[in-house]
Amino acid sequence: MRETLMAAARLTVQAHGYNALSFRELAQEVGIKSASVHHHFPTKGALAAALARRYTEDGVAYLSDLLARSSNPTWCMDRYVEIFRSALTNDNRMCLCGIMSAELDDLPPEVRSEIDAFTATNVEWIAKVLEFSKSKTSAQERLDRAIAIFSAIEGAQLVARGGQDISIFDRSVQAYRRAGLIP
Amino acid sequence: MRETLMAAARLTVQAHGYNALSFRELAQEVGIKSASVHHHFPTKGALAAALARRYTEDGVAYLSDLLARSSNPTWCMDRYVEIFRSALTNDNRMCLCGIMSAELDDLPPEVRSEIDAFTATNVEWIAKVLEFSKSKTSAQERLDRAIAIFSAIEGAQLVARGGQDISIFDRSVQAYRRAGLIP
DNA sequence: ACCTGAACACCGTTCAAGT
DNA sequence: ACCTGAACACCGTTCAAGT
Repeated sequence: MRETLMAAARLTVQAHGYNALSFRELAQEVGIKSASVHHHFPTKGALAAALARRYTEDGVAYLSDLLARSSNPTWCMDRYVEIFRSALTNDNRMCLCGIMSAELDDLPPEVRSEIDAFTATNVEWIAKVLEFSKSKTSAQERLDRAIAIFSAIEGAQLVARGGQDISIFDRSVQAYRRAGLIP
Repeated sequence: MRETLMAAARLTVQAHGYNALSFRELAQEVGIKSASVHHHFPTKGALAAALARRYTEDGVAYLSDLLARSSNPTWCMDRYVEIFRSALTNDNRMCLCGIMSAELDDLPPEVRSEIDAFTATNVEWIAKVLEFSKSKTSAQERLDRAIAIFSAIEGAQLVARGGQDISIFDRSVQAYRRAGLIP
């Protein structure tokens, strides 16, 4: 039941955000009453924090696997970009942590710290990919560029979603590449 | 009263988003009852659409003035970036249309079209700035790069807000510049 | 024209009560 | 352990009623 609730809630948050997540609707989806949801997750914040933690764990597992398979930065970044693109093709959804970043002021502290953890793991992974490139760069330069790449991809997803036009995402990423921001 | 309501509502939406905007709180802020707000704006969607339209109009006026004053692309983009940065320094707020893009599925159609209009005017302005640069590029190339710049800046704002750390914004923009994405 | 109280169906949360 | 109905203070919206 806990897993069923998380699966349904994740889809809702990626599509509508934290504020639009309703315990009543969620309960109806999985066939229990809203008061019963609180038995599995004491508050809405606890549920959202659990979602974000799982989201990060799943992401880290997938990304680690990519690193183990290849040390080609372009190939790695292609796979990375594809993760964000597939959220859009899946009913115009967004990165769970991206959409919740926009709602930051409505999030309990435990959710905010999960967002920070998600960002940190993504940036670290991108920085590792940048290490594959030949050019000599300092660790700080790689981290700065990694956070810029992460921000740029999140932004392309946000704007493409706002316009309900995936070509905005594709053209943005292509321009990032052409400028040399993304390997 | 209409202007008072819009001013208060804009600050709330830039800080908390569309879903968190409450007619009851808004009414209390300006000293009337929530039912009375509906006299000025029939629905929450109508209020949000009016906010977005005004936001775009104000933005266009400011950006046109910049173009009239200088044809230096770096100077123009510095001023442009500063607009997004100042939202963050103003109580960690976001671009009105950026935050609402994340809530897209909860927005009535009239708000969505205002978001599209905002994005279009911003992209057109950036494309004009790119024309100032010496390099020979086609109109399509400039538009693609303009949308990438817009997406990248929105993304830097989103991620910096999520981490409540303006240095994320600054480091991202600096990396965009270093890569040659932004003039 | 502008405002209001009351009602409607929603929301997250709490709690005593059931199995 | 897991679920429930009922209550609480919220929400946007509607409407008849006031000035």
